[in-house]
Amino acid sequence: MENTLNWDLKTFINELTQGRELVKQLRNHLGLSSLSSTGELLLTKLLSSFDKSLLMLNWVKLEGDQPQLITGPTAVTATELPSSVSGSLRSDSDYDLRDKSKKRKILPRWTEQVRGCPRTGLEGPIDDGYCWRKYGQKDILGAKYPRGYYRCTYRNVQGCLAIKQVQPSDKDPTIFSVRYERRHTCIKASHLIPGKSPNRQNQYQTQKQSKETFHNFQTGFEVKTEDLLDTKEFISSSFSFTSTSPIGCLQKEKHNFSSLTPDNHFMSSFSPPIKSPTASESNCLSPHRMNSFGGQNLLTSESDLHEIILAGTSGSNSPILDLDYLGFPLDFDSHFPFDTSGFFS
DNA sequence: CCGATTTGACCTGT
DNA sequence: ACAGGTCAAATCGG
Repeated sequence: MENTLNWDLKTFINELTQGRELVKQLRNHLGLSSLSSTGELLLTKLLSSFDKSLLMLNWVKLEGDQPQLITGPTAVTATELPSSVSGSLRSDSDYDLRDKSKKRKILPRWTEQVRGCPRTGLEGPIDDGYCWRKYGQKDILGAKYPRGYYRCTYRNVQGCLAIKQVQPSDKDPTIFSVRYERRHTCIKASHLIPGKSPNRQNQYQTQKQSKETFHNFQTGFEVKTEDLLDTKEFISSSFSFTSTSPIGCLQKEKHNFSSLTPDNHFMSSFSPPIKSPTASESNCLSPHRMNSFGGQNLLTSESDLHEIILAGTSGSNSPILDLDYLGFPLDFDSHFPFDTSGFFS
């Protein structure tokens, strides 16, 4: 059964990969100079769609006991998963914390240490690419600062059950311990289509976000990613931003890791929130925000970073990691919540 | 007006 | 009983 599924998925991925390569070839064939901006945009979006689809499939099941994701911007270190979980990242639907008749199931959970910028302080550093809604705050015994509880804004709309807890460090309130639980299954469709008017909610969040992001980009930030299970493959990466440009022009500015297309933000749609806890703001992406560093957890060295930048700027204008870099795994977890709604519409 | 945040109350697990 | 987690009414703000 599972073998059949994997075979189908392999075929699926092969088709996607082939389609992606064909698009690249088409673009090379046509030549960038002969392409209108609309044509280039369409091709870029086409590439992005393939990449998105491929990236979504990047959850893997290891042969061994410890479930983890080998690579890909969706890489999440499934910390605190016991070996009894037989090598699978469970889907969110497997969990029902309110079902008292069952033992508490193990959630995909990981914790990160994130440093905000000094000026934002307790208000939190920059967003992490997701839309969070605060639903509670609690004083924690022995902790100097209260812990904030956030859930995905799209919880009701799309049933996305991702949550996070943000707690400032006792010693340095600009450093946050962010615990994430459950992966995002939400699709921010309106954000994936540049030019499409965001709904009211997104509008609100986008406006708010833009201001905050601008501020944060001005002040710079640093991210420290840690994993509870000491997964060494996820290094602590820091990015410095010194941009003073308006949000809409960020991609023109000089950044260490910049995105190249208007819809690059999709990366964060499928990557673990890895940059910040964002204490009190909603974190929706602006369609033109230079935002995503999805996949930074994957970097194992500075050269890797360069490789990714090159992958996004040379052979392809796609902002996404080159699939060669990703080293696509072809073994999948059948429990993976493969929600493709909104991607093939 | 509507969505986000705040915050006290309530629920749940230990 | 207590601490952590969640709910939901009140409040805020664009």
